[in-house]
Amino acid sequence: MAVQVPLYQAKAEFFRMLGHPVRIRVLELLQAGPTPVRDLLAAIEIEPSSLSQQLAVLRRSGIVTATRDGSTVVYALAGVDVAELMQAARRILTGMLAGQAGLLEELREAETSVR
Amino acid sequence: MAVQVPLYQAKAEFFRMLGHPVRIRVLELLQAGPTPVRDLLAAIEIEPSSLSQQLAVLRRSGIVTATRDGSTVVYALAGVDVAELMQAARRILTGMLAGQAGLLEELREAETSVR
DNA sequence: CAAGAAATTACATAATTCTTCAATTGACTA
DNA sequence: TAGTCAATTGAAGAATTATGTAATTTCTTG
Repeated sequence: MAVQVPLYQAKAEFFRMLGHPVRIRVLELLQAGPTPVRDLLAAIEIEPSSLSQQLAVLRRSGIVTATRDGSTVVYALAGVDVAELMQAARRILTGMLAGQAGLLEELREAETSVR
Repeated sequence: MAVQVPLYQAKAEFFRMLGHPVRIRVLELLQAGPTPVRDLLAAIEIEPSSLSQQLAVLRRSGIVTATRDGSTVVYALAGVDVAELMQAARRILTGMLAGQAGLLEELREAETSVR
């Protein structure tokens, strides 16, 4: 029944789903708990329709759920612990940026020593 | 000097960089240690030039390094621990897939009970 | 019911990213 | 040096994704 998708492809799709600044911010905001669209909109400066588009991407991927409460819609993480992932990403990023800073320094030294 | 990029945008770029099956496979292969392009090419079924394109993406992002050794080029992780990240991703993915399986089951039940 | 707010959808356009083929570079060897 | 293998680069077209405007849907309230 289940269409067999190679794990590396599922992973790639998952990471691609994360690959947008607005989607990242939404996931970070949702870590504080279920949040109505109105609040997301207030926290992220963006057109309502653009936010909806990005929320739709998150919804389709299954990482968040949306429930209607009267005239507002509340989003929440779909019982998933995103914190760990974001931590890992931050660690790697800072490591990489440090590496690049080191490289920059090397380049600067090279420049000053050559000219 | 350093152009200030919001963290959430850096994260988004980082995840986008991961969002391709070939790039995921390369990173997974490199976890076993530095690997010549030839071996990557043997492990991943793909045109050499396509692999090069994806390797270039990884290089530009700074997550891998390439060093030439004679006529072969060897790639390696740029001193970064990717394992942790992949683990986190796998955990979340399995959680999400389990959730979707649960949903599928619900749908099936609903279907059989309605018709 | 009419008007208005909250959120989503439709759709067109712009921008990115993928893929493939041809050309190129660097290194080795007959 | 000519030829060849390994790998990369360039560039064009296809495909996917993002963005903004307008139209819709769903609910609430006078």
